[in-house]
Amino acid sequence: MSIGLEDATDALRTAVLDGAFTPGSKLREVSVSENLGVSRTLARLAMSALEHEGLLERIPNRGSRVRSFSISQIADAIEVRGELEGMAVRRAAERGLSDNACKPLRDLIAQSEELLTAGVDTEERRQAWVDINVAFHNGLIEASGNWALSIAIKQISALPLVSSTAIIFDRKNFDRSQRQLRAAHDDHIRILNAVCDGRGHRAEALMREHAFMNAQNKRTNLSDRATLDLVRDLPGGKLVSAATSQKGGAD
Amino acid sequence: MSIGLEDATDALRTAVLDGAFTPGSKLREVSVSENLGVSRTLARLAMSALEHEGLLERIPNRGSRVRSFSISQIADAIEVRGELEGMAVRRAAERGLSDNACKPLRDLIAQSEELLTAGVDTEERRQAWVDINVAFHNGLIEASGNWALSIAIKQISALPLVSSTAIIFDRKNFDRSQRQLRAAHDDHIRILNAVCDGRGHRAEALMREHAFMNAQNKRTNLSDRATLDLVRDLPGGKLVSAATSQKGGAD
DNA sequence: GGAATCATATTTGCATGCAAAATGCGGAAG
DNA sequence: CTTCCGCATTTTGCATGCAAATATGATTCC
Repeated sequence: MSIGLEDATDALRTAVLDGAFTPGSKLREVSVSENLGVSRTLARLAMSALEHEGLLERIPNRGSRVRSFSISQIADAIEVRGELEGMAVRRAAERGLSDNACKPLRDLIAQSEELLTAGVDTEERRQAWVDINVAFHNGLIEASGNWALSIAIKQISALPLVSSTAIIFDRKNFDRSQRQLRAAHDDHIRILNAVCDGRGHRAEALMREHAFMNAQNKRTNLSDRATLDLVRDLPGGKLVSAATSQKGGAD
Repeated sequence: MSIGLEDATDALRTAVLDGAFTPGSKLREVSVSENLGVSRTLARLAMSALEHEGLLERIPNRGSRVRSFSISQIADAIEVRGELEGMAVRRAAERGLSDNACKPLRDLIAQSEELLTAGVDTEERRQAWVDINVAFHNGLIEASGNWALSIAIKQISALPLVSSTAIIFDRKNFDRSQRQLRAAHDDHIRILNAVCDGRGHRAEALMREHAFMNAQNKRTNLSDRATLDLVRDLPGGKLVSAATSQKGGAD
């Protein structure tokens, strides 16, 4: 059972996003290929893919290295995401969503409501929350009916911490986390209502604010960085052991 | 003098954008490598790059083929570009541009004014117009000071006909073309004034309208498609002769 | 003692080779 | 005459190999 390009790319991306490499460290293709268990060609292709996604930067004749992002760059990117998602809900509201189209989104709201009252305090529930969050945002984006918009959002969301689903759960500040989740949930309710009522401008403004608060929360939670763990879209077991060969390691 | 990955990618991109392949046609890596004069590995890397740019689509185990875009997809993408560039000028105005920062943009306006009064009727002048247009838009984007924004705009503008600089000059409708150029130029003037006056909302609205008209003009000009030629950011001589080996050929 | 230089060792960049999957064609069966 | 199956060819996907470019380290010259 050999792994293909997709798997190699996913594994490398997961490793990079999980901080297996210290930002700025060079990625030698031999060590990458060994840690992934593939040939150098495949490792190079995977690195090339991540380079296009913006996670790695390539230095001519010097290979590629892990790109590091400043807080302000991340904030910039989240603001752009907010603008784009705001456009998406505006367009969705302007198109007019049928009741049939609104139904599944309302169901997602109900599901997260349940989760929230029960308390998002286990790994399963956190994962469920993330999944619902992804589905809700994607549903709204699809509802815009604008193909290029979903592409652009996908691109910008590939950057670390930018995705709306790159939610930070802080175990040491459980109450604060729950408050943030609750606030985000309330945002979702209002956004969906605005969209289904055809109120594009209101939906857009709410979505921008939603993204703004998302950025703010991340900034806050990142300030006591040592005590939290990052949960991302696709955690799971296909973590590569590249970290052992490099110095870094996740915090 | 062997060519590297960058050159190969540029050549292939130019070929694709110039319509050397009929939309939907498969790109066999052997023929690409032969036409580019490089190895299959390099051809594959170039194809991979263009795939990430959205110009090619990859079919699992079937290689990649030229992606075809519908008019509405292009229009969607241009609208997204307008939204992003609108955000850029809004941000630029909100930050407040110094007179020093406004000066080079005003100079570009003056240059295009000159060109316009002289008449954009030669290849050199058309190229000059395109260059000035590029510089103006890029200048505004840079002025926003938002890193992620320029990335997102660059990405979306890589799609065919989406870039603000993918200007269509129609020789058979010279007067119409000139009117369009004049209108775009007037837009630029008003946008820059709004930005330099710190009127973010006005600048944003103007930029969105600018993009909207750009899309509209492209649609109009494309309707009598047989009689026009497309001028792009980087024409010039590094056109690859891949068209001969494939069926298509530019129209 | 410090700096420049040259030789060595890595590392990248690209080309070629080989195996697996897919396509197309031909023939046989219904 | 149509349809289905199997073989040959084509094409992709991946691994390995070789040459150029760059970092490294020792040596010599100032």
